[in-house]
Amino acid sequence: MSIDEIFKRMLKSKIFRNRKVLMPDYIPKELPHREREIERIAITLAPALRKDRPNNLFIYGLTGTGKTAAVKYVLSRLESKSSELGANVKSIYVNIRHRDTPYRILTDIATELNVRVPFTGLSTGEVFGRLVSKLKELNGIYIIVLDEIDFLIRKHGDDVLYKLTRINELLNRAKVSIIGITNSVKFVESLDPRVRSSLGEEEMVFPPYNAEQLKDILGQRAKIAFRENVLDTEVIPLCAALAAREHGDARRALDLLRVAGEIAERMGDSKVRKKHVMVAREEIERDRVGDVVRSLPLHSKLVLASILAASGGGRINVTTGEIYEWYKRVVGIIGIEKVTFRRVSGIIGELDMLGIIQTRVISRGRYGKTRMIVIAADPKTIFSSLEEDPMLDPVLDIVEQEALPKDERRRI
DNA sequence: CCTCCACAGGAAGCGCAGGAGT
DNA sequence: ACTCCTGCGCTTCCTGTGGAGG
Repeated sequence: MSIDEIFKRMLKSKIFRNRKVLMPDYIPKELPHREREIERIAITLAPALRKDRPNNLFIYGLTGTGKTAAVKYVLSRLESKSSELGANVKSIYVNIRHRDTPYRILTDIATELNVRVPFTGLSTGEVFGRLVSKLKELNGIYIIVLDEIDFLIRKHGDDVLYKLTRINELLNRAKVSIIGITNSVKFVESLDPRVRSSLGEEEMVFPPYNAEQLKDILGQRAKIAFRENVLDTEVIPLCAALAAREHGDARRALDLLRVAGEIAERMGDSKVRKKHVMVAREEIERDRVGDVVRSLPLHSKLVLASILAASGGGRINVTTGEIYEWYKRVVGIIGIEKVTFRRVSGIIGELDMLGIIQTRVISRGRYGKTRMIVIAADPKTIFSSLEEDPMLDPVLDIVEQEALPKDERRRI
């Protein structure tokens, strides 16, 4: 197929009418099953229209429960209403997962306010100072949304949050409200009580969607996204059911539907069918694992290779100690300095958080306390992603021997 | 009931790279 | 050219702990 043909095919898609509405950053005109939450956010933020500072708001809920969408939705309505009324309300949205240092967050906020700051070189205090002096000149209500704040707290503590929640004391006319969004409920406990109480002037919980609700969401978007009658009847229920199993994640459900459509299109099929969804599921997972593994630093890759070897390709559980033994051997083969046990333990923790492996702390009594480690992603995908790093060449042969003995084809 | 293993995981801090400001 | 800043991957040192075996 020539490039021109590919482009031509894409332009007159047989499947999609408007693929954009299935993208994760699309904010639909209506958010089914979030009416109550939207109402509460609106009630909380409404005082901004009277030029009063809205209470800070703290929102919890698992990924894909519509937190971000609901907040953005209310904010865009609020902003258009306020410009209608001549009130000065501005919102600033920062996603902390991608900008996870105090410095970057502050520069992002500053940039939104047209304060020019270099992306490195200054102290965080200096950036904060510039931010404050800019805000001092300004008038109006500023609503700062900090999405996925748990990423910040985990690595850098709540210092910035504390400063931000107290920023109003330094201002005269402008007023700042903060909306914090987090996926993990547990993290709230680790907050400084002062931050917690000021950030949580209002609190809300977004419950996960169930399969029925996911079906509604998918149905609503599918009407716009797909051409008529291209979806097999089972497709939406299947996407909904698969995502409901993974804690009711609407983003997951939409991804599945979109990728299934893309696959159907790629295969030249005129309809999206069940089998496309199943392929989509594997493809999404493979991409995710591949991206994560590829971007790992060298020693993390080596530890991962060691886990692969020690566990026989994920068939048996292994302990941190066993992995370290393997790791030392692997490092010896390539002839580089080894890192400490403590570091390897840390790396194992990081791999766990990334969902590549799963760990569980257990006690074997007399024989000590340790972590039991299982590979959580597809070992073959991990292996082939590791293969892309030429540094690992000398060790992967041995890893492969351990990981895939005798019968070559292995599926979970 | 107590011990003691094999680690977990917190705290502090170090050396380096990358970038500003002067 | 020099100083100062941050993030990162890492080391060092540390205290804490569930439960099998004595």
